Amino acid sequence: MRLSQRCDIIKIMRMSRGMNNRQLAGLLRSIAAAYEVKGENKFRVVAYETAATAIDHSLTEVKDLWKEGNLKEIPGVGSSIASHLDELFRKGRVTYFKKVFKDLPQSMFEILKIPGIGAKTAYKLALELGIKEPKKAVERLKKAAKRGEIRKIEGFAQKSEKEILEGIKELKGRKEKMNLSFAQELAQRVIDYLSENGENKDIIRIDPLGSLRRMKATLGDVDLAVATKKPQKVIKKFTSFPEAEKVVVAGENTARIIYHGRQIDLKTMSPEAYGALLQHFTGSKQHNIHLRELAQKKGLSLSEYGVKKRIKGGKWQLRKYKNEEDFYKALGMVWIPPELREDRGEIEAAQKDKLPNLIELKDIKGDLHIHSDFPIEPSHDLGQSSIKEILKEAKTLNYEYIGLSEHNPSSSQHTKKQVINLLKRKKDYIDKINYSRTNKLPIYIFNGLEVDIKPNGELALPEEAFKYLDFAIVSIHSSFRMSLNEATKRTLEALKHSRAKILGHPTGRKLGIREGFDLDWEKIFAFCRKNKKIIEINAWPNRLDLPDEMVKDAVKNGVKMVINSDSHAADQLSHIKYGVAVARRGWATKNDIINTMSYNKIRKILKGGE
DNA sequence: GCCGTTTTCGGCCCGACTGTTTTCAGTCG
Repeated sequence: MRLSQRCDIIKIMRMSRGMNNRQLAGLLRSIAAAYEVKGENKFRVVAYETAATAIDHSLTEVKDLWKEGNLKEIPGVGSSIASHLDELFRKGRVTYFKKVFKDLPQSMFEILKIPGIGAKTAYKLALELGIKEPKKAVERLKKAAKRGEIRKIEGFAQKSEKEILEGIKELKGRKEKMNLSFAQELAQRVIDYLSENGENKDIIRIDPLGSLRRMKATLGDVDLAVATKKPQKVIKKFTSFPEAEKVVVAGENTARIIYHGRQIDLKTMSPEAYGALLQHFTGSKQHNIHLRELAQKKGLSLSEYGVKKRIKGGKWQLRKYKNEEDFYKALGMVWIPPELREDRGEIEAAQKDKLPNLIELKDIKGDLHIHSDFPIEPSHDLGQSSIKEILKEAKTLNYEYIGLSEHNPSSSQHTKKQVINLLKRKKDYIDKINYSRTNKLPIYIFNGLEVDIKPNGELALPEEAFKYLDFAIVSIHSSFRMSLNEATKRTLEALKHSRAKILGHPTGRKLGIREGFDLDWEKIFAFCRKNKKIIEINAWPNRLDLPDEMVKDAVKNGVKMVINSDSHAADQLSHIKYGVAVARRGWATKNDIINTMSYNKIRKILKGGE
């Protein structure tokens, strides 16, 4: 991910005034690479990389921070980098950066994108092969490798050529990140194979690691940990996975294979030290760096093996940890749930034992965004399962209630009267089920609807039709390209309707397909809190919308949310777990999420204002 | 170049793996 963000520097400098965070981060990483080649102080190199990462992770556009004079709020951006960025935004160029890039072939930054090639190698290759044109750099390198020209360069040999060719292939076939649900599926298959469904005696424990364990919405690769006394046997079994396309590396305790075109890493550790391994490779990187810095101040050193303490004679003594709880305790803090480990304040909170009591899947008492197959003739996709099938599934999830929220009947193909009749029919049908239910059938059905927000902020449903609903989820499904002000106005206008209780998939993002649209979230959140509107956390695996960092903002702003599956078939109700993961990553507790409430309480919220 | 409940100077996270080397540099996570 890191490398692919590096763009053509000249182009970037030209468009700098409109640069987004990704491009800025790429520019700073290129500076770091240039410094590395020039043998600059390595801490200066690291400083630029740190600043780049911080910008990548920044929730606010750096350009906006600049406008407000708050560039230094970004951790890792000090007075020097801040002044360079200031010049960049003002003049569209940085004299000092130009000087840094001087004498370096532009092409090296293209070659740098190839996995396995770092700054020094890229520079050496560009120079020795006389590659100047950035656009043709990778192609020319490929040809040189094929012709055996690279092995002639000092420090390179036949294997280097092979590695470069493989790297180029990987660069070209580089896939978009995968969704959490897909990654979980891949991981589960490997886990089932390795553990022989729990029968493999060599495996004492097996866990996901990395962003999978942290439940990030999208992931680049899958990491797994195994506690074992026989690492070689486990590694052997792993690298013999029959469905693997390739074994990339196989060491004594770790290995990497390619499966479904995805990198799967395995790390093994003895059970006595498993806690440290789990902690170390769960990350995130930023979280770990922060922890190690803290440890260092206490004279400790952290690694995947445990905590090292300096003893007499300058020697180190290693202390191992079976579990993560003891590891964190040794650092003077309580255990931190993996979903929080992003260095967003969780370490400080853990030191004070002030971590939020995160919502759990078992807290969910219902799902308010389910599309049934009731023939409501919607403007877009109708659900595939009957209400009966949905109720059955809801029961296995121990729900107290569900909300049937199909799309509104299409307004272009129906008269007002027809729309009203359709809603009447649905209400009658639901009333009948609710009315006929005995005390033994405890799931109550709310009669909802997902209503389109038109570009002007009106709702795509005749006013008279609303009285047949318990509540409406209002969502944007069209005209995604609007200015921030227009889109904000549009959304607020829609939320003003007394029956509009929930803002559905608020940013409209589709992972790997389109970015969410920009709204003035401060305004939206303030409106929602004041008017008791609910923001949805849509658990559909390629939406996961609100995004977790915005959930954190919503929590901070006292805005209530609801976690919904947006199911279009009964077996999708279980997707709710991904929404819970998003909520947890956003520091949400049970109190922040309304569908943790009992039926009687949520009823007042949904049907309030009648 | 950044940063500060032992610091405004003097530190700066840790280790595996690989290839090309005879002890290490580069890359990666």
